[in-house]
Amino acid sequence: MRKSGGKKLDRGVRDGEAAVKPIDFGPLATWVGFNLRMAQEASFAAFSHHSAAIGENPGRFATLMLIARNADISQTELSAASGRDKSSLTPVVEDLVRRGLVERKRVDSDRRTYRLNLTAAGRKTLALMTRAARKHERNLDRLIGTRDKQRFIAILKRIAAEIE
Amino acid sequence: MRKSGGKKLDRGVRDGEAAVKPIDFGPLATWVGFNLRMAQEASFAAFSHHSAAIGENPGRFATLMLIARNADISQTELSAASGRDKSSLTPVVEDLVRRGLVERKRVDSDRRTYRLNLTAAGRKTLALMTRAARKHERNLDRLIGTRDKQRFIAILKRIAAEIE
DNA sequence: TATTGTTATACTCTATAACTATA
DNA sequence: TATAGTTATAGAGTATAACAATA
Repeated sequence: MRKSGGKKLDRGVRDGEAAVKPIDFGPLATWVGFNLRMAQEASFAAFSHHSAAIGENPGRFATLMLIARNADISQTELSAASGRDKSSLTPVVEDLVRRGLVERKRVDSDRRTYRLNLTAAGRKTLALMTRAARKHERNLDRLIGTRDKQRFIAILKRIAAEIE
Repeated sequence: MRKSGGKKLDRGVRDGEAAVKPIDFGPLATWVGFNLRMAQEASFAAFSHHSAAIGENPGRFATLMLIARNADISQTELSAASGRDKSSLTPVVEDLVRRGLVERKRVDSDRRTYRLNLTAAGRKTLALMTRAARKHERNLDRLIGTRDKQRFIAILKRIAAEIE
């Protein structure tokens, strides 16, 4: 029940703050889907900010991690693992190779495929991003609370795996 | 410590299923940020599917709801409410007006601004989307469980509001 | 015939900066 | 000078379809 002003928009409530008409979000405010999206956007933006400090794009993080943990992975396997079409991965891998973070080798037994691996520079970048991610995780942990964390993640995993 | 096959990729494990090399997600698997993103993508894709059945775009839903619940809202207010730049909203509003879902009126007291409101068709579409959203929410509820739901949403709201 | 990866192309969503018309 | 909304433009991320090389 927020009220604060007179008949006009409540301007100048506090010094220097822009006037903001209180917005009614209706049922959105209590829906999981909407709040999931808001939380994800905020979390992503925060991690984006941390990544930018390293000169990296947050979208590259999962790709680097998947290549690091799955030596000799092919582009098709990588695209399946990240749930994107292989054609979407072409420019991403190309960018990582161009910047010397990922190495691509033709496979002799099947000359259509590549094997992807991190270079030393790629491992370095991944380490930096991992450190940023851990810091971000600690921030999230504070908001979630240790008591609820495991259950919170379990629910997220259920949603990712089972929502139809 | 998952192992399952011989020397080659385990192909043909079950009839007709594509061979999938088990992927190691490393620390991603246990991080909130990553699981938040996966859950949000899955939830959004599911709602997208429901919206498509109505011939609508899920991205329009929040916009319609905000206009419905905040009569005479201006485009600048709407852009602030949805956390996007006003220039991003121009094509969205234009599309809604063109399709007869939203009505735009010039304001006499300040002829720079518009007042946005839903038309009857807009209200109809919003009602259809709301019904789809409720169904989607019921699916999410099943995965979350009544016991944890309030706490789950509270955490999402905290992340959206406070993550830095 | 089927698969791997690339190319051509297109669509959505977003932003910044410069603009117009009003204030 | 400042604000509301538009336009021009660009970039990221995604997809489908057609293709060349290889299997």
